Amino acid sequence: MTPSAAFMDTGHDHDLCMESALDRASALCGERGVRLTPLRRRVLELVWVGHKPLGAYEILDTLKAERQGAAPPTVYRALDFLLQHGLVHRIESLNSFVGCPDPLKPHGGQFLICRSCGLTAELNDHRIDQAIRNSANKAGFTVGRPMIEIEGLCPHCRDAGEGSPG
Amino acid sequence: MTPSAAFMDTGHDHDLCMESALDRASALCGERGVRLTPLRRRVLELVWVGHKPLGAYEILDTLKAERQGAAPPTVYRALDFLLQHGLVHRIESLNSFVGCPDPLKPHGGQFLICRSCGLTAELNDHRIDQAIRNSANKAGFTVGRPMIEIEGLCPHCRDAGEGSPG
DNA sequence: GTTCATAATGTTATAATATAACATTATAGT
DNA sequence: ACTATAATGTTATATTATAACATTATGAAC
Repeated sequence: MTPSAAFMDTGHDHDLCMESALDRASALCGERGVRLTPLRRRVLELVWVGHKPLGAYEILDTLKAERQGAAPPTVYRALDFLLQHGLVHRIESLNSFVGCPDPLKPHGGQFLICRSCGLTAELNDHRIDQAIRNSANKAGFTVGRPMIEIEGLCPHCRDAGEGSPG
Repeated sequence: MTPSAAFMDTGHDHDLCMESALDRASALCGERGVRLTPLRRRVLELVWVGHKPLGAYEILDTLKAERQGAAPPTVYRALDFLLQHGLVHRIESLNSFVGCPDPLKPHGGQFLICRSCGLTAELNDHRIDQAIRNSANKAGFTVGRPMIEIEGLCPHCRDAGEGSPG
């Protein structure tokens, strides 16, 4: 799987996808000398259960069934760690979290978010980034983290005619 | 003031800026046959007090001093109306609201947000939009509203050396 | 392997943001 | 004035996130 493989059609082996994400996380933490504890690893796993952003309290619900006394700080602290190391992204428009397929270099995210099924794909298009930097620089603005969240319809939902259900 | 006049330096007449925003709002509502009630107008005014996004509860605090019994729904309903008509934007990364200088045609926002002073400018760069659409289309994704929130440093704070205070 | 400093997690409480549900009042059209 | 609808008032609560302090686990030094 390439990081930019958006909206995988047939043949997306998600078990493999998730396993490799966890392996990458483990390696990255090893290199950085930080600890991917069982709790952090489990939270990362839960985030990677799908390519659909998960809310902190959804994660918490699952954790509660597994550890006695799991509480909001349990999950928020794990998420903070994962965010810091680029292992997950926060989707601001959904107050939710999604796994990052390419945690090595820090980047603001470029996300395609399906309004119908919730499936979310991360882009990393240098030309979008470039267009943003050009425009920002013209305004004298120094770009830190560009955050791009594009609401719309994924190919499957579009083909299924999921215009604006209701 | 042009809509894309980001980070106005000297000579930004904000009273005029705000007044003209309110006039545009009034005209727009008139054309659309919807009512810019005193409450809605007041909330819009408060949002336009500065070019810095305002939280709903900040607005509420001010309203409370002016109307007895102002409560969260008071401000959220006014904001919903203003959002629907493109008169304000929601800044997702700040859970805050900012006036839209160009409410006529609906658009996802492109925002430059200064991490130091909070000043926020709206872009409307067609090339950013185009780059996004190109990239999204390649993934088979139908773009709805692109949301772009760029955290960084405005010219003033950059020149004042506000790197990462602390 | 004990001691110590630090990191991680547990635990309780609460802050900040947002909406639901129903009552009342204002407005526009008749 | 009457009525339908829109807008606002009011109370309660849901959702998301953090503060503050206690406890436990881990790794480094000895």
